[in-house]
Amino acid sequence: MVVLILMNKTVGRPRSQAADDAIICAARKMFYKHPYHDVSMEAIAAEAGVSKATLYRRWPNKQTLAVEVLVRVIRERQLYFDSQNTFRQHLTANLRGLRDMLSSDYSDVIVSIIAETQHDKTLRNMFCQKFLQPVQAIGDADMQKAIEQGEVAAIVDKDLVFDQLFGLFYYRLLVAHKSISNKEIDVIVNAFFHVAGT
Amino acid sequence: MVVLILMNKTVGRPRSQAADDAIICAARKMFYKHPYHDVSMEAIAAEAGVSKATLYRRWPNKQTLAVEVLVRVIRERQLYFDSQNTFRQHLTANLRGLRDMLSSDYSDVIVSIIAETQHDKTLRNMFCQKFLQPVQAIGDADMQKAIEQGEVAAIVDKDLVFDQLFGLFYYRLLVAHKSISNKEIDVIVNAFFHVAGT
Amino acid sequence: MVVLILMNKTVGRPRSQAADDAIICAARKMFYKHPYHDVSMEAIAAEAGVSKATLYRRWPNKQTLAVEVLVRVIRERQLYFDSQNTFRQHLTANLRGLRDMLSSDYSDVIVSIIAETQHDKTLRNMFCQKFLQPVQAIGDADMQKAIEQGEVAAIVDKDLVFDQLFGLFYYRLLVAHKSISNKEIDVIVNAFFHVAGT
Amino acid sequence: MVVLILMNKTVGRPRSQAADDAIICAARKMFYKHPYHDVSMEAIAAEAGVSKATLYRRWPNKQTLAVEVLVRVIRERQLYFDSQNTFRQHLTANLRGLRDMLSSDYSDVIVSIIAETQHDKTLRNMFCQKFLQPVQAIGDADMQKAIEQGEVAAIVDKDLVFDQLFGLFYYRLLVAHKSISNKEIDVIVNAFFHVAGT
DNA sequence: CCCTAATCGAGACGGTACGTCTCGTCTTATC
DNA sequence: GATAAGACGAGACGTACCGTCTCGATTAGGG
Repeated sequence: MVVLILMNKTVGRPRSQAADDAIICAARKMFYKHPYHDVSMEAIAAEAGVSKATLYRRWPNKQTLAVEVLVRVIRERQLYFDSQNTFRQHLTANLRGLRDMLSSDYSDVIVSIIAETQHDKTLRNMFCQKFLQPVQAIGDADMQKAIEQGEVAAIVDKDLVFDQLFGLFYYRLLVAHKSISNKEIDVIVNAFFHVAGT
Repeated sequence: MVVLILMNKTVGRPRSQAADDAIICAARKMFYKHPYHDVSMEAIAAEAGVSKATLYRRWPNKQTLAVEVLVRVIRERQLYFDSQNTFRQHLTANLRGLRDMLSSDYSDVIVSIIAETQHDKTLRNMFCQKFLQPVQAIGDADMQKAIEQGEVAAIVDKDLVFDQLFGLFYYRLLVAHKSISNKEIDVIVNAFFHVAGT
Repeated sequence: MVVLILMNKTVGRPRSQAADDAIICAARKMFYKHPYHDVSMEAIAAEAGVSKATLYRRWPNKQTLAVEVLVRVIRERQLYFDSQNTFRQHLTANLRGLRDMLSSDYSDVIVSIIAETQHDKTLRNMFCQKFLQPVQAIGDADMQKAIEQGEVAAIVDKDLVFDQLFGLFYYRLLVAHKSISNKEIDVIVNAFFHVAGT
Repeated sequence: MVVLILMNKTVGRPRSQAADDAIICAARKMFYKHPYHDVSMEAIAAEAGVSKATLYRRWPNKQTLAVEVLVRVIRERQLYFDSQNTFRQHLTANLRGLRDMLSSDYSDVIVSIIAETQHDKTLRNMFCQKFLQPVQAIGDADMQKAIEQGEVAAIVDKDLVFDQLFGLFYYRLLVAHKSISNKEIDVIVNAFFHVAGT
């Protein structure tokens, strides 16, 4: 006699991967073209050729779906620290990526999500964990490497430095709507190394 | 020869100041208690004891009204540079005020408005002009005074400095949801004077 | 000693006749062009170049004004019994006039007013007195003359006859939306004289 | 070869019959109690315990709903020609029914709808088809039977006769606001048979 | 010839209905 | 059990109109 114990026992019709893809694809397209509020779940479902139930079975609400879209976008744009580059080069590239992201057509989605996080703790955690931390974490690891390689002084308060750097970008691009040129990024990076460099 | 230029010639029944006050008061109360999206124009009108027409005659939509509320709140909290205080004292006080504002119950309103500014140019201009610039302008004037009084070095790129300072606060409080203590403000101010002080 | 008692003592600025005319003219134009509900008092005032207060000082509401307009229109179209014509000729002409009135662009105004009279007693009285009775009265007087002149038999129940005649026209034109040709009017008149003629 | 034509293929959640009933019931109650204009779609929805969307999904506007209500009311009151009764009895009963209908609390709704039909062709067709014609059709069929049974002469112009009969009732009850007694109905029926009887 | 009182225009106001929209849930029949 | 289709409750949106009101500015006629 044989007893089979199957975890995640798949009973009934399995979820369609095609539906997943269609939804994400449609959502990206719509959030890219239209501001957050003008994108309705109804429209996303229609665009994806999928029923609303299918949508809501996967993402409990609009915000969650939007976060998912952001994660996809950022994942593609994320640059990785390559040991062949110096930390200076890498930091520069990363800041350029952040700049592009925050001044892209997704800026509205980003801020709308941030708005929701002011009163929705669940969303806040999701946003931090899936959007903020990955960026920060990579920066963190990179800087750790840089410290070890003697490119950056060990004493630096990494958190404060990062927050000031990121804060500048968020404030400039999302709040004050002032652009940041590549030249300015160089200036900022220089300033950073002036203070924190070895 | 005398030329009289009379603007705002009041013709027709004048708008009721009482209605204005009631609306603003009601809006403040509601935006303070509930997140931006949960506050409806209908509810504000009801709370103010005013008809919807009266509301919409003054503010064409919710966003505009919210900006007005923010302006009022910030105007009250704004501290003025008093020649009896040093710029250091004043900067410290100002940053504390900003911190309190951004971590207050209005934070949701602020970010919701910022979200709208991503695609609404009119609102963006209004928000910048009525909310951002006054703060910046006062800081500007103050720093100019401080430079003249020899408290701060003239070479400083004021814009960048402010954006980095404000950016840190916006990012920390609205995005990363990390608090800022008075002690940390002192550290930041010290850092500022370390770089910019005479 | 003489005591003068003046009713309607005109103290203060007299009402402008021009305003009266402009309002009536504008109201006619608008009620002619657009269905009753799509005509707003606001629009009439604007069209007349007159303030709403001036409008409402003369007519307490839209219905009353509409009745006034109808009265004007009917007064112009009303034909009078001329002793040179036979009653047959006159009746024919009158019915043609009623037909033209009820199938004119004012039909909507007429029925809208009738609708209001279902629950507004004041308006009902006004409508009967100013619109229905004049028509009926003239027909009455005419028929009396015709009876005296031996054209119509005395025994006829005038009320019922008129109601059946008018009723046919109201029903056909306003309710069933079937037209009435001149030929048909002749048939009806013939039928009338077949029954009531001497 | 078999061709299947399936109309009204029910896909998606079917409409709730309960909602239909609740709406019609609520509408009847409200149109019965209050004049047409004082009845709001909002109130009907509330009274029916149904959302506005559900209301508007079924009837695109107030007029359409009102027609529906009238149809229901008239359908209940409609009497059918029973071969055991003579056409005289049946005509008398039918006219009494029409009298009761037109002098009921629904008179305002009826005239309000008639008013709308002056400029709304869609509504006009609906009103004619659903309200006017059924009455006329039954009367028609009845009279045809009566002619075949030799109770009424074949030569009669049915249309004109009906319009004059109905017209009298509509005019008396809705326009002139004069009542019609049972005795008067008898007189009218007698007159009809005096002219049209065999 | 000024005073007075009703008029005029412009338009604010309270009240309220309209019809549309979106969200997130629920209910069917079908796959 | 997943899916498509779409109904459902809840309720906000911004517009429109009604009839009233409040201003400041005009007009006549009476003193």
